[in-house]
Amino acid sequence: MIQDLIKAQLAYAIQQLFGIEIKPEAVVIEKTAANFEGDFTYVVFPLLKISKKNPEQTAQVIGDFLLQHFPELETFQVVKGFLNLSIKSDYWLRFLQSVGSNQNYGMAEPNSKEPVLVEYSSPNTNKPLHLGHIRNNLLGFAVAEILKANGHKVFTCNLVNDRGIHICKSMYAWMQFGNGETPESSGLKGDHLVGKYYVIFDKNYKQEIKDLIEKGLLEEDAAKHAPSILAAQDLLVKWEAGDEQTLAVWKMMNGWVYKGFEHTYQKLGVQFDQFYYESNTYLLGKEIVQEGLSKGVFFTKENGSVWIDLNEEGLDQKLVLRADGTSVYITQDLGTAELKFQDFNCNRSIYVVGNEQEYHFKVLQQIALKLGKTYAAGIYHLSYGMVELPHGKMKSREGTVVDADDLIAEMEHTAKETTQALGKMEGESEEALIQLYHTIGMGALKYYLLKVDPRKKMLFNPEESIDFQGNTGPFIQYTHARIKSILRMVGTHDGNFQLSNIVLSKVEKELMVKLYQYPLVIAEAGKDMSPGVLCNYIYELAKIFSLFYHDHTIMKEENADQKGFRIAACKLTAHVIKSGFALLGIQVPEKM
RNA sequence: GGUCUCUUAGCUCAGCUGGAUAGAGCAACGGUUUUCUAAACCGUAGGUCGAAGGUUCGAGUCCUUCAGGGACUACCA
Repeated sequence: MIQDLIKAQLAYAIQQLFGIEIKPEAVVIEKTAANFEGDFTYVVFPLLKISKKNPEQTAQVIGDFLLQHFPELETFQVVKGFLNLSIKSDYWLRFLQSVGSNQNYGMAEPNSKEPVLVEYSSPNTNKPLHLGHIRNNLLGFAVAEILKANGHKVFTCNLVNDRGIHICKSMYAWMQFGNGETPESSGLKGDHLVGKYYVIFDKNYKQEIKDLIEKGLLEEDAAKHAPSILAAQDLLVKWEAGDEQTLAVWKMMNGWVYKGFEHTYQKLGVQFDQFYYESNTYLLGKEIVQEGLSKGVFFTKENGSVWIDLNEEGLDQKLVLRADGTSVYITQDLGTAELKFQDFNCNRSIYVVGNEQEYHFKVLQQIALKLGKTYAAGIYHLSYGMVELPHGKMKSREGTVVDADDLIAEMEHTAKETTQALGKMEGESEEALIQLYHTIGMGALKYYLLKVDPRKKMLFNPEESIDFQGNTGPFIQYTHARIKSILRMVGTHDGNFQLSNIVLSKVEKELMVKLYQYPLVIAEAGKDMSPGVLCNYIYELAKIFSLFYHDHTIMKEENADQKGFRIAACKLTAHVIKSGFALLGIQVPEKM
């Protein structure tokens, strides 16, 4: 890396000139701001006390010294306390040649780092997926891919929340009002059908509460005694008792949902190494509770409920087992954590879960630490912000959601309309076109959701459609398609060139520097677990390329070496776009 | 009440461990194509970075206080 060379040279210069030992790693350099001449900048202000000179003089002396000892340095400029260094064009050209046709450019050695388990998606089985789930799925998938690119062995899993009162609500409503309706008879996708009864339940339940309040009950009591909630609770008891009829309905309705989810997952392009079902894991946590009691980490209250005191850690007392001996959410998660560790033997486990669960995961980690679990320190909650609508949070029960399937269909439709309006794809097969609309529509959606910092909440306005122009997935896909178009015309030209015959323009040099940064960006995205970092980078790359494309001819360039260089630059740009987008789960078309 | 978090252009967002004149896109206005894909490129306009203090040679970035949004603080999952 050139950065390391520069740091070493700077450290050497400072030691020689001012007699102060500095470790090269401790030297801070940064990219030169766009409006100044140069590639890298060293800020000399911190050095003034030891240099005993003013900022300009200090920078000047260091620059002069570097020019004599650092062969890669072309020139330097001093602006106030900033030393701007320009690297020789040859360096960038040799870089381009050295990458050549390396298909793994930017990727770390596979499986060279510790294994990581990424849990994401984690849906409830009582309703279809919505925009919030899409963000979760895309984030989980992208983070897993980025970690792979950083050399980790990565496993992915999906913990399906398939039991509990919410499913019983859908089940009860279906049993009451469904008349045996099935996905086949209704033509509805399975998860949507079940979701429909979840909404029906809620409507009915609210009406019952209203009626009871009119009869003189307090709201709180009405909510507890409404017939439908009692019936749903009764179903849950039956389910836990293993009642055959209840289990049969449960299995049937969950089956519908899974089939629906499978379709949506396939559209989203996500997949998992392992599925876990809470109906299988919810009992496991109870063993951990016993373990915690025997180790004295947990304590029992008079009514028999089991708790942990986390006041010292700045948290409250937390329930881990109910008085009736049934498990709660945290109990299950403790069990699942143990099971995941047994299955994958991973000490690092990432949970892609919304930020509303931050407290929960703090508690989970603290309990695991107190129990002395080896995997405790590696529990990491990748907490992402909610997707909000202009009027606030999405609520499935109230029907104020942006449905995943609807949105995907809408994106594909917009892609189709836009493509047809531009009329560049005439003569393509119907099959290829459908694939293209999917690629572009999903490219727009995925990029839109992934470009913002995962930790921040984001706003989605259904009234405004997701753009296809500017800082968007389709713009980047389009850039790729344009490059491919050139490369098709270039034919077999291999992009070879001699260094000596080439003069790099400003844009060309910028393009080289940008391409050079790809491995660093992958490392940074991995460290921060932020696909947004990668999105920004690829956008900037596409933007620089577009300018380069606009300003320079490739086919008609007469200087053979210059032409060869440009072809090589095109090839590498196309490769980085494709490779980077693949990490985000976004495909790029050859033509569009 | 307590804990956490957010606030940057009309809108949606970048801004790396503090560094130079705070950047994109969309929307608005204007320009660029007989020449490699105009889903592009260029330009104009738009900001006292929520407010006030502080630390520093230097603060959108760090600290304190305040204001406003949001989340969590269930024997729901």
